[in-house]
Amino acid sequence: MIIATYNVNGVNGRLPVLLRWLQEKQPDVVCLQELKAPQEKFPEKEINDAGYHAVWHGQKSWNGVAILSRGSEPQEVRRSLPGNDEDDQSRYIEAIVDGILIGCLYLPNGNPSPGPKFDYKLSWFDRLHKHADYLLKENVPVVLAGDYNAIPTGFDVYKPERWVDDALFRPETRAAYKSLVDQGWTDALRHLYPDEVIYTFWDYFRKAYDRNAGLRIDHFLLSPLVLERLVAAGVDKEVRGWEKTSDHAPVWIELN
DNA sequence: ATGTCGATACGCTATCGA
Repeated sequence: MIIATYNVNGVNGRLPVLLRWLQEKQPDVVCLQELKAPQEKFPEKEINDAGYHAVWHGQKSWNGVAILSRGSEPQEVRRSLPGNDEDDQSRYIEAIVDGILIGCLYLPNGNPSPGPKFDYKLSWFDRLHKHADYLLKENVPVVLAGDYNAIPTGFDVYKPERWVDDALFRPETRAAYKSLVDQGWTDALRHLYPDEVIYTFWDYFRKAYDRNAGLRIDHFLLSPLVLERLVAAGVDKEVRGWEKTSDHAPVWIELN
């Protein structure tokens, strides 16, 4: 079983790339972020025609998350993160697929920092902590996948000294990511490849992909019952080199 | 400081967020 996460940066503008990748990869479950489409403009028909059921939470212009499944229909559990009824940004959706609870998240970018956007990021992280802790205590198989907008360590960015003041790498962000993992989660890619340089995002600016000037910000956090099924993981890096592509590449795990 | 995308609107050019 292959579960993937892909920040598409506009699901409609990215549709040809997304459909090509789905066809080639045939993942069983896909978490999408940055749909940049209102609820009614999600390309449901094209996704269905590609063989996938979908649940999604759209938003005009920005954000938006979805969970696709090739076999059974995803059973939606929630479409927002608990803890703030006034938060209307579409950044979290949760569904059960084949007995695994899938949380698809798009954590706030947080730039410029410091400032209100960074405060929002940290408060969102705090809500994620609480919800993730609740999920762990349920003792069910859980996958928290998505764009965390967090560079875990200096090893996960091509030139850490250039990112020290960025919201993706500030000490508060790294500390929030670490304390989340320390609840009892496993960062799947780092677990399987402790010594490899792994990137999932390359800026559109300055030929970042050609220079491999990347960041690792799209992550899979696994609960213990999923970890014991983990057999492989990777980044479909070549997709980042396609025409009209996203600035993120798809990331995946394989479970037995 | 720069650069490049996608989506949007008092829409063919500019702005915002990333």
